[in-house]
Amino acid sequence: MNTPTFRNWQSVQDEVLRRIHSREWKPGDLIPNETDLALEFGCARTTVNRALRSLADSGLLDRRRKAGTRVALQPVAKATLDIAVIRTEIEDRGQKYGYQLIERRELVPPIAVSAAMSTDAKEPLLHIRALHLANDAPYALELRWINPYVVPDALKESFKSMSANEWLLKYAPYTHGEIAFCATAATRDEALVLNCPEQSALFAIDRLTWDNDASVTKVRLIFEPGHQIRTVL
Amino acid sequence: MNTPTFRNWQSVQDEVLRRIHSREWKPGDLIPNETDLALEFGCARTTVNRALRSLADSGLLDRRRKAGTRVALQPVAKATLDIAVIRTEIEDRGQKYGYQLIERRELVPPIAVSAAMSTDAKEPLLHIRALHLANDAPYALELRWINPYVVPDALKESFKSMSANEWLLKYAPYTHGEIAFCATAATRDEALVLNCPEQSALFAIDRLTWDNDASVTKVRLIFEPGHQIRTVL
DNA sequence: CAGTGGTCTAGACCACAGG
DNA sequence: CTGTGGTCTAGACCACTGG
Repeated sequence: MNTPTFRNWQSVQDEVLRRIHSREWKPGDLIPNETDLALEFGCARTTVNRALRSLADSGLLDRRRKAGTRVALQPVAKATLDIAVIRTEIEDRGQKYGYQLIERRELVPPIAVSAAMSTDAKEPLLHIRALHLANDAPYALELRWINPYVVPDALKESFKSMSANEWLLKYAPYTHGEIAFCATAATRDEALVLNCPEQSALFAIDRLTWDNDASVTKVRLIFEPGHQIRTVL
Repeated sequence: MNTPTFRNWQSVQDEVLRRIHSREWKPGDLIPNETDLALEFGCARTTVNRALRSLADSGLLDRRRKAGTRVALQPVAKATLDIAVIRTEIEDRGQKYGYQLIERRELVPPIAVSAAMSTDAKEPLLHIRALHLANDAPYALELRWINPYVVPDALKESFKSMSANEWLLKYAPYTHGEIAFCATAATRDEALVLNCPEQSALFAIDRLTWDNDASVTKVRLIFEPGHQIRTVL
C-alpha cells in the first residue's frame, strides 16, 4: 500500500480527517507522533504540526506533550458565530436597513447594570433605546448603556442617524468582552415596538465590553419573533 | 525609542494588539508588511505571520495578498461556543446529572423533518424524547430524529441509560452539520416536562448533522427557563 | 508586472509532563 | 529522564491580486 505524498497542510488535514471518519482512527485512539506522520506523508514535521494543530483547535483532537495526540472522545463542537454590525447583517441578506432612535438620555442605571459594568451606582450613564428595521419591519430592539467616563465623545453624539451599535465600533474599540444568548418574553413595551404579541418568546443577545479595566458599554439586542442565528459545524 | 525585540509570536501579537487598542493603528489603517514588522521586531517573518494570521482569524485584521494587512473596519466579533455533551456540561458545573427517557419509537416524521434530513417522506425514523436533569431539576428536553439507514445500530439501543446525545457522539460521528439558536414558546407538553408555565420563553438549539451526504440526526434541545449560553469575546 | 501574504523545508532548541 | 508537541529560524518558492 503506497501512501501518496502530501504536499500541503490541508491535504494532510484531509487525510487525517478521512482516517477519523472512516474509523481507522477511533475516538480515544492514540495516533502516530508528528515525526512519524511527516515521514509517512513525505513532508516536513512543521506541515503535519500545522494540520494537527488546526484539528485540535476545532476540538477533534486532543494533544498533550509527551502523551501524544488522540482522537477526541467527545468532540466538543465549536460553533463559531459571526456577530456583525446589524446594518451589514441585514444588507448582506439583500434587505433594506432602517434605523430609528427611540430614546437617548443620561440616566442613573438600575443597580444590576451599574454592578455588571462596575460603575458607581449613583452615576448616570448614557442610555439608548433604538430600533433596527429590515425592509421596514422591526428587526431588533437595542437597549444600551454607555459609560461616558470611558467614552466621553458619546455625549456629543445624537445617535439619530448612526446607531450606537455602529458608532461604538468605530470610535470606542474594546479589548475584551462577554456575550450571552438567551430567550426572553416580550414586555409590553418591547411587544409594542417589535409589533408582536406581549409575552412572545424572543431571542436576545446580551453583550458587555471592556476597555482594559473599564466597562465601555452593555447592550441587549432583542430580535423579532422567529429570529435565529445559525452556523455550520 | 528602542523597540524591544520580541521572541515569540504571542508577544508579537500582544504588541500588535497594543497598537490597535492604543489607536496607533486605527480601523482601516494599513499596517506594515510582514517583512518590515519582522525586521522591526527582530524575529523571523514566519513568527510575524503566525501572530497576524491569528489576529485575522479572530476578525481583527483584514489580510489580502498584495493589498496588505489592515485593521478591520468593523471587527466582526467571532463568538466561539463550546457545545459539549449535556452530561459533561452539567457535571463540569459540579451539579448532579440525571437522565430520563420519555419516549422511543420508530415513526414516520413530519414532512419538515424528512425534508430537512433528505430522507424519504414515508420512511419511519427513530424518534427519541428524553429529559436531562441537573440536580434533579429539569434542565433540557431533547427531541430527536435518528436516521436508522445511516445508523442501524441505533435500533438496537434502548437509550434508557445512555442518552442519544452521548451515544451518537460515540458510535455515529458526523462529518459536518449545522446548528441554530432560537427562542421558542413552551407548548403544553414542553411546559409539563420542564415544569414551567405554558408559553414560557425558552432557549432552544437545533442541530442537524451529516455523514457525508446522508443525514445522521436532527435534534432540538429545549432548555429550562432562564437558560443562557455565554462566552467571551 | 510586482508586491504581498501563504506556505514549505530542514534543522534546532525548548517546555512540559508521563512514567 | 525522555518523548512529545510547541515554536523559532532563515531561506525559498508560490499564488493571488492590485495597479
